[in-house]
Amino acid sequence: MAQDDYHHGNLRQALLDAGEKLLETKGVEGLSMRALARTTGVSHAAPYRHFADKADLLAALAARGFARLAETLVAVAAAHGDDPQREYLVACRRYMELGMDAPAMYRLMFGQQQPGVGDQPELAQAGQAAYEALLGAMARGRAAGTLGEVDDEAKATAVWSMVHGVTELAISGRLEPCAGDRLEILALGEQMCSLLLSGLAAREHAT
Amino acid sequence: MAQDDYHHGNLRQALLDAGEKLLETKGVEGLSMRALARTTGVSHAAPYRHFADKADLLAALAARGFARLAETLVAVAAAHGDDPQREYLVACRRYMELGMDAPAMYRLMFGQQQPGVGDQPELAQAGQAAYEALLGAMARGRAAGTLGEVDDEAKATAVWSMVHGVTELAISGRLEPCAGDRLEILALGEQMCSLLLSGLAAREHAT
DNA sequence: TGTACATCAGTGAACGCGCGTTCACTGATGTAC
DNA sequence: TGTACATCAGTGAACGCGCGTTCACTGATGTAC
Repeated sequence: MAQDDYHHGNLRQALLDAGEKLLETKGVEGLSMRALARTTGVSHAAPYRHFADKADLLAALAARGFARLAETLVAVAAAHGDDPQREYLVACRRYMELGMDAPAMYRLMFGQQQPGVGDQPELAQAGQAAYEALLGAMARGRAAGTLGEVDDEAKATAVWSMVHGVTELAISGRLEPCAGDRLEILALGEQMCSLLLSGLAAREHAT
Repeated sequence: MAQDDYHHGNLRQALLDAGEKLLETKGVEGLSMRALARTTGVSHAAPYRHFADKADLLAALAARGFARLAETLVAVAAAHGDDPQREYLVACRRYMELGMDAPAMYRLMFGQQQPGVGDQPELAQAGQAAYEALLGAMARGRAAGTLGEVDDEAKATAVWSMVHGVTELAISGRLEPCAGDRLEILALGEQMCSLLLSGLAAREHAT
């Protein structure tokens, strides 16, 4: 990367790092170009050397989030690919942890409209990678007979919906009536995903 | 309500109406106290007669959203309470429709931290009403034997997670690869909820 | 029924603020000869 | 190896803007006598 080792020495990465931190400490509303420059110790015009505008910066941040998600899912597959049911449950857990550890980032990733083909190619690609990791897990589950016969795309959508919904509810504190601390919430989430697994395994589902 | 029929004749309601409209046309970022006053045809200080500050206004809007959700679920229960499986599927559909028809409102409702006990009592109460409507449906399902033996709270959480997740994904356009138009998305969502139903009905779920 | 008064919803000017973005600059780095 | 030059990352002043909120006011409404 040609623009990496200039004056500051990697300002682009430093800005993204600071951006993530700012996101979690101050929320999205607190993440301004000026605050970002301030916490990075750089003039407020400097970020414009690396990002066209604020939307571009936010997209780059979200892309980082998706890349991390994809990495996580791939790592789980590598560790438990031989046991699809276990892979499924561990992946659900990791997914929830990722969201709960960085809720503002998680919301940034899913809060915007999915990017179209032309704009934000980096973001679109990172999101696609995460989705493909998920699809892979579904295919392995089908091959092993753990995940029933519904087609992979539908299974992926169902699983994603469930784990996404649980994560969002956890983030907004709406699971607290049922589960107090982080561990309990994760266990509850796993139970939810497990309930869905029963549905996926069962052949005779309604409609 | 004493403050309803003053000079303007119901400015509070008019502001909330305009707020909902503004929310959907301009997004949350576009919903400012000043824009709100402007579109309502009133001076920018007038809203402060009816809402302490912006947070108060947003809470009142979200409360409206939850009230509408609760109403919807209650109406579905009234129409299909005798057939819990049908009630379940119709409720899921109505829930998704509500979110997809007013995505910015939906995000406002679930985007904030769940309000604590003291602050925003109106909002907390409206949210509680919606949740109780959901719990009621679960209890009827258990009574009828359609919804298995998992305890009602866990079932409610699972169902809520699924339908919430599907709705969020639909709103952000992430279901489009699988389902093009609104009707297809709703059908897909119903299929997801139905898959979960199989899991709830099955006794032998993992973990 | 008529007048005096209190209430209070809505006005408009004013406050201070932080924001996104531009632009002419400066100074460190790397390259050509 | 030494000098001249081009590149371009980062600076700092400046722009215009819309925002949330306050405050002294005004004028319509409703009430007491």
